[in-house]
Amino acid sequence: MPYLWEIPMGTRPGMLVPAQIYALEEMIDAILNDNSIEQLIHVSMLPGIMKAAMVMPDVHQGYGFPIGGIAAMRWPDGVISPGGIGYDINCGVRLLRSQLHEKQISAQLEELSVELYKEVPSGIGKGGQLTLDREQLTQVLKKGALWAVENGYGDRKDLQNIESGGVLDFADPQYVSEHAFQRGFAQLGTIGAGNHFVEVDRVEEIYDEETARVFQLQKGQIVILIHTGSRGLGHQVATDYIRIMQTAMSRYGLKSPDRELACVPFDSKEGQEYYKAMCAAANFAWCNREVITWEIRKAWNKVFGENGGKLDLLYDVAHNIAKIEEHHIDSKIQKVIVHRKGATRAFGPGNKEIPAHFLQTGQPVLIPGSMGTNSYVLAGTRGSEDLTFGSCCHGAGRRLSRTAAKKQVEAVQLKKKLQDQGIHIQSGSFRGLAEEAPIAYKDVDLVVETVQQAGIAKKVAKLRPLAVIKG
DNA sequence: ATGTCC
Repeated sequence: MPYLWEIPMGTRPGMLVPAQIYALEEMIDAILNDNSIEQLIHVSMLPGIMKAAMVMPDVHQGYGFPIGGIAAMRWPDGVISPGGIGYDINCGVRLLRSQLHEKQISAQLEELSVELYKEVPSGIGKGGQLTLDREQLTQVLKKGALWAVENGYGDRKDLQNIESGGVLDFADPQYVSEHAFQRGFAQLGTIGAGNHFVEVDRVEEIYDEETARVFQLQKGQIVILIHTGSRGLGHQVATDYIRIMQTAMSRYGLKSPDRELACVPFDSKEGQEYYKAMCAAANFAWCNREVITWEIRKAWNKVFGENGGKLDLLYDVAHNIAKIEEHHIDSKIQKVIVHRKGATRAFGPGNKEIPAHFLQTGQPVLIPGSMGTNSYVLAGTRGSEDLTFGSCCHGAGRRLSRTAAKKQVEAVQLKKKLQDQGIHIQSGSFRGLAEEAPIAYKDVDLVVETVQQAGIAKKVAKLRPLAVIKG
């Protein structure tokens, strides 16, 4: 079955590389239904882009650049574009592995959801359990997840199971605006709203026994999935630098086909300042997911006490970020600025950037489904390094806009329907529920099937939701 | 995604 479609370079004036769409044929109609392929063609025109502009099967329209998009620019003179990273800098996913089986928690599942909802603050604009002062937030921006560990809100063992160790050293808080600081002081340890969640899952199916053994996953086991990012702080960094680049780009002789797709050369003053601020926001997000993990462990211990065992971190991935990486291009190793917007790094066996204990299997790749549908644990492959700059999909991918979803979905009925399927929903907003209804998303099973067939990731386990905590 | 418009 075909899974890769290419729009040749000459199709439109200004294209510097071909545009590639990874999707099974039955997904194509939905993909052509919004503006995402037009946006992909715009990306193929960005100065310094290498090989191809790519989208994953979960692609949908985003701000300037499609969500589910990947673009690698020549280092150091190719462009960096905040639209290619997204407003939620280092939005990402982490998976905590419990030592309990579903039958050991089923009687207390509702109690657990309530405790998780109490312990992990959620909702738009909501503050958290900690309020940082300026010096503390500056340290969070520099140190990422390590700050949580050093201050009693994390576990040192977690650090080796976070992409990039949970910190980007290029971060420099002096390029994060006062406004962004103000939005960040009270938001550490909060999940936010939209599609962000904490989810209790059961391991439903194992596809690859050997990899599952290394990942320490088995059928029936309870795991917890966390999906959130850098909250208002990262959003403000993106807003600030999109505005700066919109006026700066003409000074570098750059013209964009879309005002939303602002960019500047990576090695320019504005490019360097944005990158340092982006790394700081990414560090905030990794610290945020570490503090949320601490909150979840508190709730877990409260409910299960001594019988609860430990919640270990399998892995933490970023899916809205730019990374400086080396890749094989035109049969030589070249340094590139890889933009992943709604795309997950999926490095394969033997890659030196992943933890040693995953060297034989490839890194864990975490793919959340929509609310009430399955999620997946995949493993990265060498195929992704050959084809997609070591990247794959990030989730189900929106099919309907938030507005369209609200028109079609009645939240009270939706909640009841999910309850009937055995899924507890703990949410502060009915409107948010309607926007995140499964009908608003593509079929995650098809998304995962595509990346598996394309050889850019392989299936390890399927997860089924039992309880969802969201804003 | 987001104090969903300074």
